[in-house]
Amino acid sequence: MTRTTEGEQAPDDVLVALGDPIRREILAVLAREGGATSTSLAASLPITRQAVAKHLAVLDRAGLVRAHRAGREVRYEADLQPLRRTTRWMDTLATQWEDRLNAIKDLAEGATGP
Amino acid sequence: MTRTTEGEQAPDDVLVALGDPIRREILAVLAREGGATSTSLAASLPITRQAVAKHLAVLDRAGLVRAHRAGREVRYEADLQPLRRTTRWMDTLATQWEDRLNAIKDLAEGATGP
DNA sequence: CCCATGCGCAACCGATTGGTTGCGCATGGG
DNA sequence: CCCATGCGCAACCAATCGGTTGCGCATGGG
Repeated sequence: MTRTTEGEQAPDDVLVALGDPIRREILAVLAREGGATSTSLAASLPITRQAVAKHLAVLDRAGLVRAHRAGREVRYEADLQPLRRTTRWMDTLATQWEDRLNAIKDLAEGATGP
Repeated sequence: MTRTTEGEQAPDDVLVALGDPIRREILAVLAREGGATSTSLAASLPITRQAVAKHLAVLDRAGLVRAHRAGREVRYEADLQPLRRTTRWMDTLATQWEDRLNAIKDLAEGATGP
């Protein structure tokens, strides 16, 4: 463990993947439609199929989508599990840090007198 | 509203800021120590003061730190409020998307017979 | 007072990112 | 069967990122 995360390792890939608005839009479409191909996604986005494919690769590395080959199509579906993990990680971290900051503030008040 | 976020706008800057491990480390130090300067941070990190300053600028744009000038030092403190907002945003989004995916799955099961 | 300390700005650098075009290959429907 | 469709790979491009070095300015403690 790294002392700053207390057992939960930071989900870099998910944060990076979610940092791009077009990747969030792709995830949104995948959730709304229940799945899509790079070609169909490119049709409703302002970028080419190849660019979409690269974004899908990023989302795949983050575990946020999974690809299923169906004939000559490759259908992508959203997997929200890493998102849930990241939410919990972030919540835990925020709480730890807040606790620490509150402890410091209490110490400061005690030192200068209430 | 953008239809995908339902009133909560996506905190791009926070996600991007949190996507970098060294920026998380800086936040961790700030929370642990209650504050620090770019110089003191650089002392405990494998990068130069100027590099730290750039990271602090990113964190500042995300609202995750605030700078206070004290004499010739500039002290940075962590502000976890945007982190909390982002956590809630992410949680809401995950729930919406999960609901949508479950609805789709239910429809599929209904169509092919239970 | 004056100099060490701390900061900001700017230029520069290599690597990565986000996008494009172009091409070749597989595959399944008319 | 064969060709339109869908995908993957590769090269290329500009812009951004993360980092460095170098310099100049303010400031406050000995």
